[in-house]
Amino acid sequence: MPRIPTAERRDALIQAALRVVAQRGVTAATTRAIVAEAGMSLASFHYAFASHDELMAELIREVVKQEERSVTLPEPPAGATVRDVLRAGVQSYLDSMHADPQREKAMLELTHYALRTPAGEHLARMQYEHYYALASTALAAGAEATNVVWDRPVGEVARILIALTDGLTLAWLVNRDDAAAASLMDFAADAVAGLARPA
Amino acid sequence: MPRIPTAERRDALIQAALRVVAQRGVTAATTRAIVAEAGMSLASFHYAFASHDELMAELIREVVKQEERSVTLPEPPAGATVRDVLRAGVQSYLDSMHADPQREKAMLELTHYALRTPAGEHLARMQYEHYYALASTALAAGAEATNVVWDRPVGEVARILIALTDGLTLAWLVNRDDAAAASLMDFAADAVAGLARPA
DNA sequence: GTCTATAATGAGATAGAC
DNA sequence: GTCTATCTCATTATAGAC
Repeated sequence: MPRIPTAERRDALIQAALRVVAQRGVTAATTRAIVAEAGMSLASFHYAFASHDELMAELIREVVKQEERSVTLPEPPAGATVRDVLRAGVQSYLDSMHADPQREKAMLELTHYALRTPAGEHLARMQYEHYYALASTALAAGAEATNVVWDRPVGEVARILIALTDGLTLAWLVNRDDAAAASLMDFAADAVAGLARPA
Repeated sequence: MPRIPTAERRDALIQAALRVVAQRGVTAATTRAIVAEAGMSLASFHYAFASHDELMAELIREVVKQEERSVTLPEPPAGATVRDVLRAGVQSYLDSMHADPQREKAMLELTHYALRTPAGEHLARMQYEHYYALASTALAAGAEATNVVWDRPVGEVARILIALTDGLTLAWLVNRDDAAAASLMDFAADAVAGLARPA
């Protein structure tokens, strides 16, 4: 192995850890499994990280940052209602989960993992603060584009939307039932659209 | 240790395992931790169970059965609307989570654990079928008591309600924010009540 | 800086005495 | 049937050669 800056090595190990968690779950994400996935030696790991715990904490932080980038805000077509925009938004979320189901499973597992570790509760909270912030931005843009206003603080609507997508995610991961998911998404779009008033 | 029928021993180990998972998470639920919690020897474990995996599978089945018993259906007061009944129902669910947060955390962790194990996907699906069945019963009774009918099959409403409670559960476990939970429950009650029509 | 080799610990499972 | 003692293997972490 050539010499690699420590920062890059840390990043490579975090990405490898994320792949292991996605493919085989948190319990399988041992140090050895991670270095094997990264094609590194065990010692290289401990040169970059003091411990397995340190990497897991970094992994959760990293995963939140990645989520930030992956959110797309499609420009709504002219004449679209806020209900249409919401429906399209959750659909695009489901599509992304369809494309990589293991990834969303990994995100949820990492949240639960964080909730079990001493310093992790704070990390999980930060993770959700990011989700709420992203949803708030999207909801504000959606309202703006469709000429409506939310009847309560947008952050509150965001929490509702995130709770709905969490429920949708878990239901789909368990049942893999696209028809049931569509029914849930219809409900979610209707219900959240019900929180909007004409501007 | 006195001689205990194998069935009782299995049960005691399963209950011990559930306590360990609730208190310290699935990753901490090693065979040794479980027998320590149960006050048994390691050998007794393997007399009752062929393997650690077998116990975990049994644990998930057991946990579903327990959930069945824990659901209470309060008689709605005269004059209550279906919205009131729904609001009271999710409130009583949150209250039970308040009383034992670790328990709900454990349920979700076990679902994710099941989703990672080969035969477990089926167990997770059964777990959710139970949830849906319980919710369906409660929703049918609630509609009956308040003189309304659901505008779609009750099983579909049940899936919506379960998705909402899953989202609520995760949000509360992460944030421990009762005010936010109340806002979510208000939304859930309003939105689901919107699926009912006068009988 | 990177590797191989090797502690040191904890895991699941089993043997064999009683 | 139940226990103690042990086996075997996987794990985290480190030592020491290069």
